[in-house]
Amino acid sequence: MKSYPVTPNEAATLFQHCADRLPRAMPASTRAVLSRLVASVVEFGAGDTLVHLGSSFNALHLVVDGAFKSVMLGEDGQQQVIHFYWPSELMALDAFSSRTHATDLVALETARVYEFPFASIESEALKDAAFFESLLGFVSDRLVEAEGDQFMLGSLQATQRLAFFLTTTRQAREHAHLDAVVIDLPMTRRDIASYLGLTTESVSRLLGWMERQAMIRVDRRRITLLDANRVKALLEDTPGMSPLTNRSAAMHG
Amino acid sequence: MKSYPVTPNEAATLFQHCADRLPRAMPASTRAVLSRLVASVVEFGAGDTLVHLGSSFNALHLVVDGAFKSVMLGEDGQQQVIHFYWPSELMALDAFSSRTHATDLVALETARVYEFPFASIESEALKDAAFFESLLGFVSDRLVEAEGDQFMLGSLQATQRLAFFLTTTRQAREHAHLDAVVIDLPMTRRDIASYLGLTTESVSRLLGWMERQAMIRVDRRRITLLDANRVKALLEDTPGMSPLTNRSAAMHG
DNA sequence: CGGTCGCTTGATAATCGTCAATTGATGTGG
DNA sequence: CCACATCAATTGACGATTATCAAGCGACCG
Repeated sequence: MKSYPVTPNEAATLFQHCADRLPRAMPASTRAVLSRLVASVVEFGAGDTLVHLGSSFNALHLVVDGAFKSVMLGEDGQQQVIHFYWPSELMALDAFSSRTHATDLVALETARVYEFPFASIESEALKDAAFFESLLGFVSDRLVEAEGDQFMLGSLQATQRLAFFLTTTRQAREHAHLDAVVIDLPMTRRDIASYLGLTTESVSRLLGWMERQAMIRVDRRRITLLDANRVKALLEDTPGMSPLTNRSAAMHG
Repeated sequence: MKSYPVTPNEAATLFQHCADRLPRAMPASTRAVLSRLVASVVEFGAGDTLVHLGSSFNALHLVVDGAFKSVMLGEDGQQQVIHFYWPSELMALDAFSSRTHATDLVALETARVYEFPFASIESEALKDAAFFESLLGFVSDRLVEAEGDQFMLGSLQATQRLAFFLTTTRQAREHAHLDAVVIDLPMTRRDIASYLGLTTESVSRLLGWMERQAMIRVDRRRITLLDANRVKALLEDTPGMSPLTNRSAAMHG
């Protein structure tokens, strides 16, 4: 992990680049304001970790390239993947909190982020009402996402959970202007399983089943969405017999 | 559901009462500032709903008396309880979000809330840095809670989930200055089960098991925490054989 | 007093996890 | 450059956890 402070000569191009990467949901003028607050650029190798105990973070992080996972560590050594971050998403929105908690941010592949110190963020927000509203909106958006994950974990079956993952991943990649059909996943099956509250074996079997249904193609970490609508439709279906039940291939007629 | 705008003559006492109810985490001066933004008092009967489609909410809601649940509705008619709100908690922190989503707030019993219009909240936050930080902190705190729920749903077994519920409920009631030993639950088993991603039957059996372990006493909706430490300890344990497995009573010696 | 609803308890079954073995990819040291 | 180790992923057989189905009981309400 290497951190580079922003130098005066690169500032102009960097700000422009940053403004382009900020979420579209933000008005252009506000993106311009935020861009000028970039204090440093940080580069990560796969597996590099940004630890985040209590509120030791002191900056927001915009993903520019690559992807991250946030991981919560249980008392017992259990790990739970909470969220995957794609380019143009902001990380550490939960670090405004005063209460202690433990989530790490781990780069899933070579990655680069821009850092915005909380101090400049806050002083700017006090001056600029539109910026302030955007900021509040981002934290609130992230909360809505987390509540959506709660719904997924509490109410959906394994098949639907994987459909949820594929669908939200597709959307995230669209927002990031990445290919939303041919998806080279940056995370392992284990990461996906942890996020979905399943095991790697279940994820593997469900991917195989979806491939047999001709909804997707699976080639190691490359997933091709052959019929994204049918994948999404799995979410609304009343689930029939679980694809994890063996006897699927036993029938022939 | 009845809504009363704040009238000039009651204002003084109401502001004081409100300041007392705001979370301790907030500095006293900030609580005083926020108190003056109360625009109305709303009273709910059990089952009354505050619907919350898209960002149609236009106010934060402080629970003064009673309790609420927030419920997310799936495409399919599925319901998932996302969170329980106790007195001195703020509701609708996710309504700053621009994106559409569907969570309802439902009163679990007779309840009363104070309303703070977003407009006054935001204009005040722009003037007062401490207030601004508190506000951001609340949304962020709520996000940390939601991530904790994700951990619970994704990584914990049924017994541990119920222990989690009892433990966090105890803490919430302490913050609300309610009895943290003898707990009269305002929600049904079905609500608890939905929140924990289980069925009512499982919740019922697990409560019975904990009672047989002399950790709690159960009398309909009244739960007495006989040994809160042992309940909490369930969270750190490597779970042995599930209490939901029948043959527990078969042993004697 | 009858009906509904919340809760409990038991018997059975489905989903998904565990255990185990195999393959292929990646990386390392000789 | 190849043997070797390691790890990710897949697949199969089996089993545990928890859901489902069913019945009964008590509380509350009209």
